[in-house]
Amino acid sequence: MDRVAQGLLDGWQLGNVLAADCPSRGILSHLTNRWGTLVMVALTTGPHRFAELRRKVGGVSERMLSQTLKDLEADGFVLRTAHQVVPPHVDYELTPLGREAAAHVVALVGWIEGALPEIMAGKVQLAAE
Amino acid sequence: MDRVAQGLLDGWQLGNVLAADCPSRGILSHLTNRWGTLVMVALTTGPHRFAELRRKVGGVSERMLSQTLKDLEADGFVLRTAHQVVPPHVDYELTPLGREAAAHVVALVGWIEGALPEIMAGKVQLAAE
DNA sequence: GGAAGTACGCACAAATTTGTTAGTATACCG
DNA sequence: CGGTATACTAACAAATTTGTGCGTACTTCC
Repeated sequence: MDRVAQGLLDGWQLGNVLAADCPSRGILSHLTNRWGTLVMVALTTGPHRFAELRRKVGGVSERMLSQTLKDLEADGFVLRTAHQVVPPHVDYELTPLGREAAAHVVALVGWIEGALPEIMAGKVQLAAE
Repeated sequence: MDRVAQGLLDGWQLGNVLAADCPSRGILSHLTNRWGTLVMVALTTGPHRFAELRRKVGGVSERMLSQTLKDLEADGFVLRTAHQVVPPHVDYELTPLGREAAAHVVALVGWIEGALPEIMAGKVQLAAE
């Protein structure tokens, strides 16, 4: 946990995200909506082309992928490079800012995967009650 | 970043979340949907009652809050304690597992708030192009 | 020569999420 | 005695997200 996160816990600027009209809400939603998170994770391993990303992230439609990438690009997390050739060739990669964001996202996702056995075990407990 | 997250980056179990049918997807969505994230953040400061939580998390409706809490409870992140009195009195708090999850969520949210100036600055850059 | 691949945008439909309203039993406050 | 608060749920409506073709302008592979 970094200084800012600690500050959050201490109450510093706490009202921020919890306030309905804070701009963080928008950024947060791009990073945490159905595909944003997965795309960030996928991009941590380096630049990817559109179709490559689509294959890697199981279940995204082309439409959702392009929309997600557009949002992440607008937030400055993803850099889009279009080589002017035909057929089209476009590369997507994380910006330095994007790599910072991705680190946190990956940490969360990684923790979930690691804790999955424990979480699932807890679920059967709850169900048995 | 913990060992599991690093393993993720190294490709260990990488197909997991990116696979459409991985159970992590469900857990992830509870932690990263519109209200789940905010509720986790709000609960890091200790136990809260329903109405208290509703006031703290700007914009949640009662329906969404109770649904969100139910999901988080089912995942084993939140403990619900109902005191059998009337009028009702119910307390919600993070479980140990929930505190681990919340730490990652808070780290992400905290980073966003801290990086907000930089993110917004980047946006005007992009818009000017 | 036909099929498939590329990186999307558009229009429309379906699915999912979210909000709104009303209702519960009772206690406390003025 | 009337209003407010508590912690919800069910029913229904609205909004938002997501998916599904279809088209593009060309190239490479078979």
